[in-house]
Amino acid sequence: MTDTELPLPPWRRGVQKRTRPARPALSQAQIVDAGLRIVAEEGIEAVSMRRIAAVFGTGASSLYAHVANKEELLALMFDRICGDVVVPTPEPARWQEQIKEMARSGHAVMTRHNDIARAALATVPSGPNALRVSEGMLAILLAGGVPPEVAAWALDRLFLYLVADAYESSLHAQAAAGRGVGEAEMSEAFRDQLNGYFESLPADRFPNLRAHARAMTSGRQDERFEFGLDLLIDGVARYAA
Amino acid sequence: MTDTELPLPPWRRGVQKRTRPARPALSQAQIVDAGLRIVAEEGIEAVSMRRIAAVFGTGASSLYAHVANKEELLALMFDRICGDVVVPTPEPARWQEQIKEMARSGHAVMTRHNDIARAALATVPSGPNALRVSEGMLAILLAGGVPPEVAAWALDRLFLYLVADAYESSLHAQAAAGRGVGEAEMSEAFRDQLNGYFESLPADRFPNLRAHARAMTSGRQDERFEFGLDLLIDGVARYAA
DNA sequence: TCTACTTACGAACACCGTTCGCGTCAAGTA
DNA sequence: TACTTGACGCGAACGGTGTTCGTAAGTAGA
Repeated sequence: MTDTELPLPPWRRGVQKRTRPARPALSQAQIVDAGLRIVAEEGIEAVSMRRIAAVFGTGASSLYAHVANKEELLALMFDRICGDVVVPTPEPARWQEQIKEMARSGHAVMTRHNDIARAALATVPSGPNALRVSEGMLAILLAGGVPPEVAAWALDRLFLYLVADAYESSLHAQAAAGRGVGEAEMSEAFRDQLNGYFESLPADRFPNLRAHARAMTSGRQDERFEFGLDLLIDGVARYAA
Repeated sequence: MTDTELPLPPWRRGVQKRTRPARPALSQAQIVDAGLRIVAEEGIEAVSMRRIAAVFGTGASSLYAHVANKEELLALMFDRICGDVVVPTPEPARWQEQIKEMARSGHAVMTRHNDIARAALATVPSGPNALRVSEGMLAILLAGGVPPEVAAWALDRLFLYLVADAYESSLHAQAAAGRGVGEAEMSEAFRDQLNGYFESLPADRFPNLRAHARAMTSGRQDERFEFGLDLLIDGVARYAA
């Protein structure tokens, strides 16, 4: 939650500070909070300037004094939740586990906020909190003996994987909620449906999908996430000193 | 491009076929083509029902006779381009290289169609062509001696990685095009900018990002894709017989 | 020729992001 | 204390979006 002044990324113009605030009824922080509440409750699609403004009983145009545009607002929202990611101090001996912990923490933070991950896919995360997370992961990788060039790229790939899976997960969760059903039962029902579909495929053209329908649909989302995480980190570990 | 009748996935209602077509001026195939042309030229954001209908000199409502809604249309568009992915016949000895070839082919197909990957992130790919790709990849993995449970999950993770990276790549390409600049020069300019930003960070809080700014921003997008692909497939290979 | 049925499509509904211009009100100055 | 200034608040409007509905139109079969 530490976000003392950092230099603004040069490709984001931000909103020029007024010299004197007239009436501080609205603030950027409040707007970001309201946006996060909406995204958590109704999903990223429900986040609109009008919807947020309605929370404060005003019109959409009032927000543009505190936020350049919607894209920047989404970036601010994403950076805010990055503040919730736990960043441990590096312990070289267990760097792999630490990286996994951070990945899980980041994943959890994102899924807790519904499908906000989509906002992260559309941006280069460069806010203060996102940088804190990047710095932390990089430190762990380097402490583990991973060469800097490899660590930098691994960071990039891990982030991509993290965000993509979080987004996919949130879509599944949303589909469940849309049917007014808990996620566990939902994935159960959907699994059966998908399973039946695979097994109904013509055997001549889809022998393998048919034969291994069970395997294709097995496992929970978080188990699959962990599986992919293992693949990536095992791969990175091969480069470690 | 083979798409003889498959059973419709049970969770997609589709549009119920009329018994007799009156005047076949419009067809689903034409609509999908028009959508693909627009997405390739102007990006997924530009794809709207009205925009597609305008190609045929009609209104948006005319499309709903051939397509259930926009979501289905996007899914159909994605499946169409899956038909362009090259699916080799398995050669067990070089299964890793074959998987990479398919991944590269899929990645190329998606980036060639701009940011259509976003449509794939929002759906479980289940069209005939997507299934053909899945079947092909699964066949290669199994031929390479990867256990079915691992192969099925690896397929899932590879697909996620593929699509996510293609989406990210397209966004970068789009940012370049938006500035009326070739992608190569753009990434060059952006790299310098990002590099400068990392180096301008306060050294006390971001020592590693600062010290390794060069590594953080090095490499082309396709090189990073390849790097992540290697990580994943090396990981999978550890499970192979 | 008449009827039944399916498609085409304009209009409308309820949204969206963003801009513009006007009214308001707090702070600085005389 | 009175006046001036200027940033903020915000209603209205612009040009979009996905989707639905009712109706017009046109073809196939009787």
